[in-house]
Amino acid sequence: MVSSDSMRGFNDLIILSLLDTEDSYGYKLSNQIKKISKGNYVMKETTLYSAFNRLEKKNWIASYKRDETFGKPRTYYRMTSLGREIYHTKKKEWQETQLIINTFLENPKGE
Amino acid sequence: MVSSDSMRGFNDLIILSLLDTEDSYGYKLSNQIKKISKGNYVMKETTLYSAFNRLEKKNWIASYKRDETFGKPRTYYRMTSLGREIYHTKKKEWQETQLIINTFLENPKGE
DNA sequence: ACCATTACTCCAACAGATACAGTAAAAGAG
DNA sequence: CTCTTTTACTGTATCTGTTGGAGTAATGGT
Repeated sequence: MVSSDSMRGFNDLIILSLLDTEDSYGYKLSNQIKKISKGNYVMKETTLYSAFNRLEKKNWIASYKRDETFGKPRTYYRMTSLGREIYHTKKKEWQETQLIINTFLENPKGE
Repeated sequence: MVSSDSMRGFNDLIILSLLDTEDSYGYKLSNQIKKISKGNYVMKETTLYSAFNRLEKKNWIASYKRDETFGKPRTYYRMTSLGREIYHTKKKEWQETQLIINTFLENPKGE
């Protein structure tokens, strides 16, 4: 299990990575995150839904309602084109973050 | 340049990694972080010094004053044995964090 | 004598995460 | 056909770590 402190900076990246594949909604994403991380990361519901609101305000994602033939009506989210750009930027930043932190761990003196 | 949002969860890890090599103090660590990250990450002074206080309260590090033969007197920090344990735990957690996030980026469906 | 660098401290504000509580429709179990 | 569980959320108050901005003061260099 990783702490939410470790993941904090990357919740947006995770959400965008999942919405890159297909439009989705809170409950489903929540379960996907659990499954994909093999139970090692659980994004709290309040974290997830507040992230949706935050990202929608920034216009990285957009919501729409869809009445299902079965199940409760859900609020779906899709990535916007701006969101797609941000997603690519954030992926690159993640690569850089890894490099930086690994440098500290492997070669603390920077030599 | 990486954003502080990305690094937020790992400031403690970075500080501990540097103190693992040798005792140090704020101003020096700050410059080391800049140098080691090749200018791609700058930890703000207020972030660094408040981290020192936080980690000292948790007993992960301990401070002592040392009068220098030259330069201003500084507050040095050393890692405690508890800090060393935490450091190892956090290193492992970092490895796990990398695995999890890379899974989302490489294989979003989790198949 | 003056300015840059070194080495900090303090405080108010902010953003994102969390705990905790609550709502309500739909599906499944007896 | 009722009861429980699952699905799908919302609201609010609080916490933690980071930030911006200001300020202090000793030391080193020109």
